[in-house]
Amino acid sequence: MTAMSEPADDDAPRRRTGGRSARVRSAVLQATIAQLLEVGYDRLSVHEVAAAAGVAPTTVYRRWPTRAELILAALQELSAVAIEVPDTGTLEGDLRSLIRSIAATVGQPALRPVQRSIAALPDDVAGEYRRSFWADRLDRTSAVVERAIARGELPEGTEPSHVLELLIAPIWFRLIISDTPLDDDALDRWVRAAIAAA
Amino acid sequence: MTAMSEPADDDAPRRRTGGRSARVRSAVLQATIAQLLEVGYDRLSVHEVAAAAGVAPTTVYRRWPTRAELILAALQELSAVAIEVPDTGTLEGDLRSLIRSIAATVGQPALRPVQRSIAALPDDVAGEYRRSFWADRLDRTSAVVERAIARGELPEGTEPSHVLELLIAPIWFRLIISDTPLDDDALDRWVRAAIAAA
DNA sequence: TCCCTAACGCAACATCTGTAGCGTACTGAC
DNA sequence: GTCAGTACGCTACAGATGTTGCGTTAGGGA
Repeated sequence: MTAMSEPADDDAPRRRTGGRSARVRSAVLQATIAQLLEVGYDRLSVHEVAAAAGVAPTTVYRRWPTRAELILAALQELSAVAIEVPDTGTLEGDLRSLIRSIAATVGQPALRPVQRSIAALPDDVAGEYRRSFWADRLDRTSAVVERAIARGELPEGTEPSHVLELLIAPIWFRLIISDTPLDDDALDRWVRAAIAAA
Repeated sequence: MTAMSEPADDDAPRRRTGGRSARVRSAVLQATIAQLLEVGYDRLSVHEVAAAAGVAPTTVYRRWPTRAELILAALQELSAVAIEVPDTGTLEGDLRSLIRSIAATVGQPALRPVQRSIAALPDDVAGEYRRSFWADRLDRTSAVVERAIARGELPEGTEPSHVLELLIAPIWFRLIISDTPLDDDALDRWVRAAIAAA
């Protein structure tokens, strides 16, 4: 997290981000995701990832010194997908639509190993990423709550992130912590709970 | 998860659970916890655990073939602690007391590596444990909600586990998923939310 | 106390993981 | 096109991880 994009040192090496390097990076991260999906965090082998990417193991180790850093990079790549914010005209409609689309994508059992990997990464490696990712996610969906406030469905001064956090938390609790399947009744209940809380 | 404690086979080996075996088991699991707290999931070395426990590495491998199984066993040992259920006379008082004591114990930063380990364990190893653990946890604290129903604070037919799940989920979301610190304002908000939802 | 054998220790080994040095290829600026 | 130097491939290797076989210790029933 360096604040400046241009280092102060004038003898700084000129990094190469295009061409071969870009192809290597892409291939390795893609192979990492594939391995994660297949065998999970602790059975992931850097050598096998390198082989699958058609790259020498040493190359992988040089760019991502630890497995945690490699996995983090792969996950960052994967989580860069956009999220669409619904606009149904009512808060309940919006939240219901939102939670269902989240549950549909994130609830897929095949993704569980990947999600567990994010949770497993130590704080000093992934802490900053997790915080900024969720701050961004909650911020991007805050429009739903802000429109509800404008419509008078929610009192002035309601904090959007609080509402959305309450909506989303139970999903992840079930997926990662309590290892319990999601059901539509629960989703609706959490929508009503988030509204009632605000 | 064999249903019977006594195998049907009459030539079944008579397991030895006491004496030396018990000491070895205890020492190894204790050393595992210590390692988990110190270096976390993926840097945990079975050889070092064995050394710390004063035991041969092969002994550890024989009893717990994979690191995941070893860690699971250690966590089961650790999570066997009892939870005290408050009784303040009001639902809000009870939930506030409950969430504060949970946050105080589980919120300690030093425990984060251990918690991440639970989350990291693959479903086929720890799934059954996680489900039964949380079913039990929610069941043990359900008295709080049942008393509130009896007092007329909550409508008849309210499902205790739903209320408690909603209360607890945000804690774990912050600790494991969004990596955000807990604050007292948030705890109070979640108490009110859980009540409002029911 | 005796005896059977489960559970452990030890040594030797096969495999996997990560590092270091050096030569080569490709990038990107001129 | 030219060229400096970054990023990669390759080989060799050090160390960690996990397995196998066999001898030894000690638990627990008789």
